[in-house]
Amino acid sequence: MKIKITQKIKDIIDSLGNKTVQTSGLKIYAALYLRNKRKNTSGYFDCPSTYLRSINSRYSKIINRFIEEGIIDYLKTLKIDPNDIFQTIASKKYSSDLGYCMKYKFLVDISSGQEIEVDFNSNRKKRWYEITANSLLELGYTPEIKRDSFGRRVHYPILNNYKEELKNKGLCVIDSKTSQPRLLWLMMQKQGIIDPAYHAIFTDDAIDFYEVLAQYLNLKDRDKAKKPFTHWVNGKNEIANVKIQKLFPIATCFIRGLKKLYYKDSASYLQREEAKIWIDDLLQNIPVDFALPVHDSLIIKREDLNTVLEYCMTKYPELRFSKKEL
DNA sequence: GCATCTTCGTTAGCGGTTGG
DNA sequence: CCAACCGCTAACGAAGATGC
Repeated sequence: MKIKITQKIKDIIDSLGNKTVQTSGLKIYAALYLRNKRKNTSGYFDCPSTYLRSINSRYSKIINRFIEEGIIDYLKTLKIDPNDIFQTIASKKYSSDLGYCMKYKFLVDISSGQEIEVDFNSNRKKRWYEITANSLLELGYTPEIKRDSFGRRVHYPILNNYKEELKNKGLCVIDSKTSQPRLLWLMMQKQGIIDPAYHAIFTDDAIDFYEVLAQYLNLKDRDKAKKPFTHWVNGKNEIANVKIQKLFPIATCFIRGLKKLYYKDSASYLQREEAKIWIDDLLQNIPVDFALPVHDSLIIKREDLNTVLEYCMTKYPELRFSKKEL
């Protein structure tokens, strides 16, 4: 990401601490710089703490320094001083209840200065990465591992043909049955939204979602029902899914709400939820040393099968896992 | 003289908690 | 929902030690 930085701000960042802290400082400045493009007429721009925190968990020290140095300021609201009711004090203006976050404003001109490139990605190696890399190496593949920004999924060269590549190597797959449809159901459950037909499928473990959908849509087999589902959830074309909409009217409304809420990111929402479970939790904390992630499943060694299956089931009792040999 | 390894103090990131 | 703080620990960076 290209940004501009004045010498004064660069000096402040350089004085924050060692090289690590300086890099973090630059990232936080870059985040503010980019947010500034959305400023209102008074110069204030929204900047939620969760966003800054996701960039650097110790952002507050950096922000405070910028404030001390007179680079930025935050939007204030006046309140009655509890110690002296005739006085007012300024406090940060944000409200979780009313749904508005912190607003900051630049007090100095940031339109000029040196143009630099800031990389928001941290190159900190996480355990999920190490396990994937080591597992690939053990199998004799180069660990070219990437994570996409759309659904935060993990990619590596043999991902698309692992079924052929890893055949008869003593490996197993643990996967989540009807992962995305189930996640959608769980999300609705959480918010207390019940679509009778949709709900009935997931409250009975004997019923398979794709099986039901395939029958209803007169499709050959359950695999053929996966496309209509993703179209229904992610697609823009409403007409193509009229039949599903009729079958699950309340769920359809819920999805429409999601699309409105997350704009163009709605399509990636379920993928991200999946990645959170499979990569950032299950793989990150897996009790074995060998594992490869495949979106909504994990490839593991046959001898680890029971350990990992037990681990997944205790961690996510609300999901349904299945196993098969490669 | 340069590259790599090891050591050690520091930091990031997480979860928990409090408070607005 | 958001801010701030605390404690914990794996992971990191800096710098010294070692190898070639």
